[in-house]
Amino acid sequence: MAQFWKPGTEKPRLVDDEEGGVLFFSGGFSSSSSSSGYGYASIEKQRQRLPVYKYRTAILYLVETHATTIIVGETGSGKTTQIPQFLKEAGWASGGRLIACTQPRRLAVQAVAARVAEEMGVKLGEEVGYTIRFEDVTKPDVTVLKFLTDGVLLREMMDDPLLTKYSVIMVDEAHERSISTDILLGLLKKVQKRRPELRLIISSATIEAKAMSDFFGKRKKRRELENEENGIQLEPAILSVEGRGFNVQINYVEEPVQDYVQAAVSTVLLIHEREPPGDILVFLTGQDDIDAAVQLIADEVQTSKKHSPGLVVLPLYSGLPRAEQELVFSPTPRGKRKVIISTNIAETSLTLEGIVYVVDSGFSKQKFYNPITDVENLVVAPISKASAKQRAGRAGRVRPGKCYRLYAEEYFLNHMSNEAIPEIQRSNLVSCIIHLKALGIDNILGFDWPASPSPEAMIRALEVLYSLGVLDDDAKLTSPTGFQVAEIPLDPMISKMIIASNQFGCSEEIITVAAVLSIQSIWISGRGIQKESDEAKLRFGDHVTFLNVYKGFLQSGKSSQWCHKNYVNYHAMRKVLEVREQLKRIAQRIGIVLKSCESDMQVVRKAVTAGFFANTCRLEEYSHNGMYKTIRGSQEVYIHPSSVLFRVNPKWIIYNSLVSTDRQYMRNVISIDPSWLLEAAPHFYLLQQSNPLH
DNA sequence: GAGCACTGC
Repeated sequence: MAQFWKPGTEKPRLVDDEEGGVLFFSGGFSSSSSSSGYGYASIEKQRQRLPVYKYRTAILYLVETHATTIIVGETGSGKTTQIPQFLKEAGWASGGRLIACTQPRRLAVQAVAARVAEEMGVKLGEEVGYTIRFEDVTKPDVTVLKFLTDGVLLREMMDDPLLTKYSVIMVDEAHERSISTDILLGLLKKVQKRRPELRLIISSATIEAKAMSDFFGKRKKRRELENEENGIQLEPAILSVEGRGFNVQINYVEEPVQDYVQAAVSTVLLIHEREPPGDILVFLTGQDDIDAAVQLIADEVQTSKKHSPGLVVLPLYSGLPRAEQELVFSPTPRGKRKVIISTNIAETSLTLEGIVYVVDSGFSKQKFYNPITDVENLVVAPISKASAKQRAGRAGRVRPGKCYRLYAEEYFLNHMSNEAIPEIQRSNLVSCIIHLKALGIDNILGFDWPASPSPEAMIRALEVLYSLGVLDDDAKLTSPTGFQVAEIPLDPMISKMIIASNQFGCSEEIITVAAVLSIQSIWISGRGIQKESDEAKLRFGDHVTFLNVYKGFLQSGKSSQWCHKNYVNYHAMRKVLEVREQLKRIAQRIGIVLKSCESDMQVVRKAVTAGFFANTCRLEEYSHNGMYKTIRGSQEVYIHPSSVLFRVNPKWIIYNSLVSTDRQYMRNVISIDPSWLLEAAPHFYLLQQSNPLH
C-alpha cells in the first residue's frame, strides 16, 4: 500500500509524474490507521471494493495542492465514508486538528458517523464523533473525525468565525443547495482568504460541479498570485468518481398526460401485469395525490380480478404517523409486489431497498417566496433534470431497473431545467441575514453567494429586521436586542417575542409558545382538542391553547395516553420538551430571567405582539364571512378553520404564519388590543402615512 | 370548514 506524507510536516518529493494521474510520495511516514482486531481485514476489503478507493491517492494529492477540491460522486461511490478516513490516514488530523464532514440531515450524520467508527474499529464518540442539534457525541482532544449538520457548523462559526480547529472541511451533498449549505459555502470562501491553509472538499452528486468551481475559482487576482507562490492552487480541482448503481432503462410517455395521478395508477397496474417481480416506487407531490392514488389502486384491485392478489400499496410522506412510515421498510411478502407511493422524501431523505421500477410524475411541491407580499407558498411545480435522474436511480440499487417518466422525452430534453432553483432564492431571508450580521458581515448586498438571492428579498428582510429593532439605521446589529436575537436559533420574530417576555414577566410561558411554534404541529391529524376546550380558552387564541396543552401534558406525567386522548401528537410533545430545554439554556445565557406570569394571559399576548406586530389583521367591519385585512398590505386573509378563534372572529388579531390555498389562511392566531401595537413598534405604526389604528 | 414537499439551528 502506498505511504503518505503527513501534510505540514515535511515537503514531499514527487516520485511519479502527473501523466498517469496518480502520484506517490516517498518518505518515512507510515499511514496511521488505528484499526485493529478481528474483522478488520474484511472491512478493509469492503472498503477497497468501493469505487472511491482507486482515487485515494489522487484525492489526497488534489487536497494537498488545491485550496478547494470538488468531488462529483454518484450514489454508492463511498465518498462520504471513505474520504474522511483517507484524510485522517494521511495525517490531516495530526497536531490537534480536526477533519469535518457536513451533511444536510441529522439522520445522515448519525448513520455515516456510526459506519465510519465501525470501519475504523473505534467507539463512536471517541476518535470519530458527531454533532447535531441536541446531541454532541464528541470528545474534546480525542475526536478527530467529526460529522455534523451544516447548520451546526454555521452555529459553531458564531464562536469561532475562522473555524480554526479544522484542517479540512468536507461539505457533502452540496448539490442539494439547502440554505445552510449555500451560506456555509459563501462563508467558507471568505474563511479561505484569511486561512490559506484550510482545505475544502465540496462533494456533489451532479453536474453542478462547473458552477461550483466557477464560484470558488473567481477571486481577486492579487491574492491568487500570493498563494500560488505558497504552492496552493486556488483554482478548484474537479474529480469524478463513478457510482455503483445498476443500469436503469428510461421510458417516456408519447403524449403529455392530462392527469398524472391517474396516469401513475395506470402505469403501476401495467407494470404489475407485464413486468417480472420487483417493487415499484411512485413519485407524486403530496398527501392529497398520494391518498387519491392509493384509493384508485385499491378500487381497481377490487373491481378487476386479474390484479387482485399480489399488490401491497403503501403511502409514504413525512406527515404519516411513525408506525405507518415504517411499513415501507418491511420485507415484501412472498409472491407479492410492494408499491410505495411517495413524496420527495424517498428522493433524498430515505433509501428504499428492493425497488426495481420507478414511476416519476415529473412534479413535486416546492416552496416559493414572494418578497413583495412577504408570503411563502407551497406550489406543485415541475422537477429538474437532476431530480429526475435521482428519482430514476432509485430503481437501480439492487439490479437493473426501469423508470417510467410521465412526461415526453421532448419535454425532458428541451424544457426541463438542469437543476432546481437553490432554496435561498425561494425563501424569506430574515434568519439568514441576521446570521451573517452576527458574523460581522456588514455588506449583505455585496456578499459573495453561490447563488445570489434577489435584491427585493434582501431589502425586505433588512426592513423586517429594522422594524424588529434588531438592526439600526446603519444596518448594524443593535445592542443588546440584535445580538440576543442572533443567539436564539429561531425565526427572529419568535426570538424577539422571547426577549420581550423578559420585561413582561412571562418568559416561562413564551418559551413554551416558542417551542410549540417551532414544531410543525402538535396535533394528531387535523382534529384538535378545541371542541372540548372551555370558553375561557377560546377567548384569546391558539397560543393560549398551546400553554394549556403543555400544562396538561406535564400534569399527566408526560403520558402518551393523555396525548392520545386529547388528539395530541406524543412525539411532537417530546420534541417540544427538547426545544424548550435548549431555549431555556440560551435564554439564561443571554440574560433573560425565567419567570412565570401564572394565569395572566394579557402579558403573554403583549409579548406575542412585541414579536409579531407586523402580522396584525383587522376584521372587515361588514364582512359576514370572517374576512380580515392585513394592516401592512391590506391583503384579504381568513382565520384557519383549525384555530380556536375560527368563527369567534375578534376584531384585532395577530397571526403566526399564512398558508395559501384557495384563500390565504392565518395559522395560529391570537387576539390583541390595538393600543399595544404603538407600544410594541411605534416606528412601525406611527410612520404609516395614514394611521390605520383608529 | 380546511389540510402540511423536505430539511435544519
